[in-house]
Order: sequence, then structure tokens, then C-alpha cells
Amino acid sequence: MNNKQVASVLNQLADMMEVNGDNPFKVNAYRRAARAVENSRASLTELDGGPEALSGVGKGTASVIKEILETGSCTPLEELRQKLPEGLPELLQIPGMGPKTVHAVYHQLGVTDLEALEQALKEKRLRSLSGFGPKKEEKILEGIRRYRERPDRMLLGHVLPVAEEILKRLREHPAVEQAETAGSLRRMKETVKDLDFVVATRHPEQVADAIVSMPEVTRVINHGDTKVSVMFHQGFEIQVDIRLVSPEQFVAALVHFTGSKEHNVRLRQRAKEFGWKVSEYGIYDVKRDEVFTFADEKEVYQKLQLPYVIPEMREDRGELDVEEEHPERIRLEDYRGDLHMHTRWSDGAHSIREMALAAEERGYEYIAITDHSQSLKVASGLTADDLRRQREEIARVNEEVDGITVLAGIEMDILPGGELDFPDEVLVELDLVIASIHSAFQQDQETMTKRILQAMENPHVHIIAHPTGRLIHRRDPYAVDMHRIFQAAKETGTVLELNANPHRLDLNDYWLKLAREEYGVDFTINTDAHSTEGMGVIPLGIATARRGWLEADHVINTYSLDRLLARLKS
DNA sequence: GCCGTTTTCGGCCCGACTGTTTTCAGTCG
Repeated sequence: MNNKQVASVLNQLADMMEVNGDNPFKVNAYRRAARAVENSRASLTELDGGPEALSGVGKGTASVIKEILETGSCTPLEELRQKLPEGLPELLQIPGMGPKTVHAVYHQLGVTDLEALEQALKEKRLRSLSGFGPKKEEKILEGIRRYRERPDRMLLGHVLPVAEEILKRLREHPAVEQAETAGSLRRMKETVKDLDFVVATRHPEQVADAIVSMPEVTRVINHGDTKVSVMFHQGFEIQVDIRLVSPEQFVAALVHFTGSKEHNVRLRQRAKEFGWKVSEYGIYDVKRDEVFTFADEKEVYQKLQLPYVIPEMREDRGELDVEEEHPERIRLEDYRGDLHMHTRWSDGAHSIREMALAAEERGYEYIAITDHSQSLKVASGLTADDLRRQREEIARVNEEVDGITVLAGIEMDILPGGELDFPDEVLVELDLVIASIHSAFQQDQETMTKRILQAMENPHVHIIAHPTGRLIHRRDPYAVDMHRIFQAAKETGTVLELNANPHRLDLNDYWLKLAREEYGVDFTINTDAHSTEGMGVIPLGIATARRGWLEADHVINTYSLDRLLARLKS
């Protein structure tokens, strides 16, 4: 059992306790313990002093954790599962249904699942409970409808262009003094549910009117002076929430609506230590009856005597628990070249020269051409002979195009048995060798892990691409022991990829942070572009690296060409 | 259930909104 799995059990337990009507503070204690376990740098089994060494884990939660670790089961959770119907926790997912309501309909009406709840609503039985009326029945019915039709969270890479367009229009409005994205969009989470914005204005009604009359708006959900919510359609439909505040309140509102929720809770707890309250309107000194406002977000953290935290890191993953200021995280400006891309030689859309020119236009110093290898027939993989001829073309492009260096590489398949698609004498001729999995995704963990380790142990392999193979919403990661992969990466010097494709973002923020902190792994951020436009997703990769706390020096794409070549040779 | 540079007991983040109330409980972000 790893930390993530233990945290998941603790969260399930908290859900069941909540439905059971347990003390909400007790429920929260379990949620906090789950977070502490998930965010712990060290694995639970190797923690000095046991789980209780973690802040938020005490005697009670530690004994539960120990049981999960030692036996794989969790007695309090089993007991609650015996006691309560299994359909009950799902009811918490319905908008408008909280623990109190679930508890009431179960105990007083015998509602055990979603179907029974709908039946009770049809028969108008909820209004018989004290505190319930026709309006509340109506609200829950609407909640069930929304729950059934809930769209998946959308890929950040898909919604980003729309968000940028909306932000541009907001900033162009004459009554708008400042505008910024907020929420998970600003934190650059891999998926988002809606698009949040904060706007500073002295004329909120004018801005609100302008928003609801945009041509792409298909439905107005909320049209007030402080908050406007609309459904926005541009190729797909997504909810857009815009908060309108006075210019003095803008910075505090931006912090508040950027979140995350958990990060905000920590800020407020901190403020309490000084006798202050944090809200979207500023920091309020209760004793002196005084509100502090701020010129920028750095001042907010300074006021609370906390290190400044970039939006991408505001997830309560330990970012507020450091003594000193955070080091600078990697920025787009640090990025010098893309090391994973395809051309017409395999399944790409453009030629080597076209890719080189596009990269030069982006200001890159180098790129690597890494087409697929012979076994990947669906992508017209290259034979050793093709590779030799491709190298000649790369040499010609290097002569003809100034200002950029094109490296000759390969994205080579790791075959199901763990052997590589080319022998060493072919690989040694190349500047850069990426190895990756494109077949037999269903292998068991031991086979898959050994298969990747075997590739890493080959001295000619520099990089493992998209190491978990997950496709967001489409394919789970393959079964692989990531800790062994990280350990091997450290030992062999193999670089692990953060693939910036919006569907992949693989490694993700969680693994990046863990691999760097616990194992000191080096990374490469690449777009895996199959066309010149494909290189445009690099900001997603940089943002994900920032979410994983990476600094420029942890990423080989920030190296000078000389340093990069030396690293590859070593 | 957890925690302590005011605390080992008494708190536990904050404000808006809604629907049910007649002063407040529940839910949400």
C-alpha cells in the first residue's frame, strides 16, 4: 500500500462518517490526515516515529493507518459499510445535498440510494421533514438533473484559448481597470470545470451587461452586481464565472478566487494567529476594526509572514510549510529547445526543415527530431536504413538553416518483452534516444516495470517518454511501480519526460514533485509535436512543471547546447 | 479526532445565498 492508496481509504472513511452524521470536525480530522499522508515526502513505511510524525495525524488516525498498512483493511470503514447502504455516499455528489440532508432522508424517509431519493421527491415526501419545503424539493430535483448531466472536467489545453479570448475582451472594456483569470484555470490544473475571472471596475453593472450580451453566451445563470455566470459556447460549452470587485479589493479577491480551497483555509488559519480575518475583501484586523488592502499578491503573503506562492503551487501540498522564500520555478523564458517531435518521415505533418524553421521562430536554440521506430507500423516507424538517410537530411538542414541546431534522434519502442527496437550499433549513431511504450499496455505491474527498467539500463537510452502512458479521461496509467522507475532514473542518469500534450501531461505534477524531492531525478519537457502547431502546447508543460515545483535546472531543455550534449554523452 | 509563542480544553476558515424560518441551518465555493 502506498501513501496515495492509504489516503484514498481515509477519504472513503471520511465520506462514510459524514453520511453517518458523525461530528463534522472529526470527519475533517480524517480528511486532514488523508491530505497529510498524500503530501508526505516520505513513504509511510519509512517514516521515523510512524504515521504520527505527520502533522494532522494523531493517535486515532495513526492506528487506522497502521491497520491499513499491515492488513490492507480498515475496520471502522468495514463497520460503516455494514451499517449503511452502499448507495448513500453517492447522494453527497448531488448539488444541494449535504451530509445533514442525506442523514435526514435516510433516517426519516428510508432513502438508501439515488433512485429511492427520486421516488421520494416524486411523492413529495421530503416536504414532510422539518426544515424542508417545496422549494427545497425543487432544488434537489434540479440537482439530480445536473448531477446526471454533469460534463467531465475539460482539458486545460482545450479551454485555454477560449479563456485567453475572454480575458482579452474583458481587458478591452473601457470600464475595466484590471482583469485576471482565477480558479483552477489560473492554477493551471490539467482539467477545469469552469472558467473563473476577477475584474476590477467602478461600474460593475456596465461590465456585467457587456458580458451577458457577448454573442457566444447561450444562457445567463446569474446576473448580479458582484457576480455574473453564463454558459459560453465556442466549439464546446463551458460555464464562465466572473466576479466584479472594486479596484481596492482586486488583489484580495484574486487570491480568494484563485484558491485552492485548501490553500485558502491555510491562509485564514494563519491570519487567525494574528487576530485577523481573510476574506475576498482584504485582511481585516478585528481588534482595530481596520481592513488592509494590497497592491499585489506578494504583499498578501508578506503581511501573513508566509513565503510567496505562485498560483500553480497553491494546493496545500506543503507550499506554506517552508521557512524561507521559495526558489524561482521554471519559466517559459528558460526553455531553449524541444527534444521530442515527429515529421513526415513517420506520422508527422511537416518536414524536418519546416519543424526547424518553426522552432527557430519560437526562439529555440535546438530541437531533436525523434520519429517512431520500425515496430510501430501504424505510425510508419523508421528502419535502421531510413534512419541513416534521415540523418543525411538533418545534416543538410543544419547546414542550410542558421540559428538552430537539429539533433538526430529516435522515439524507439520498448517491445513487449523489454527488448529495444534497435541494436546498440544503430543507437550509438544518434544524438538522442527516447524509449517509450506503445504496445501491450495491459501487462501486469511486475512485467511492465521490468520492461521499462530494462530499457533504462541500456546506456544508449537517454529519455523515457510519457512514463505512465495515461491519457486523461481515456486511458489509465499502465501498471508500473513508479518508485522503482525513479530509483533507476537516479542510478542510471536516465531523464524522465514531462510530455506537454494536453491529453497526456505525463509525468503529472504529483509524480514530478515526488520524483524530484525523493529521488533527485532530472526531467525533460517536450511537446511530442506532430506538426509545427503542435509545438504550441509547451506552456502547458511549463505550467505542469511549476505545479510539480520544478526549477529550471531540473529540466535539461533549459541547458545550453554544450551542456545538453555533455549530459547526453555522460 | 487534532492541537497549543495567549490554550491540555475548547475551539476547529469565511462570507454569500437560499429556504425555511421568526432568528437560523444547511450548502457552496
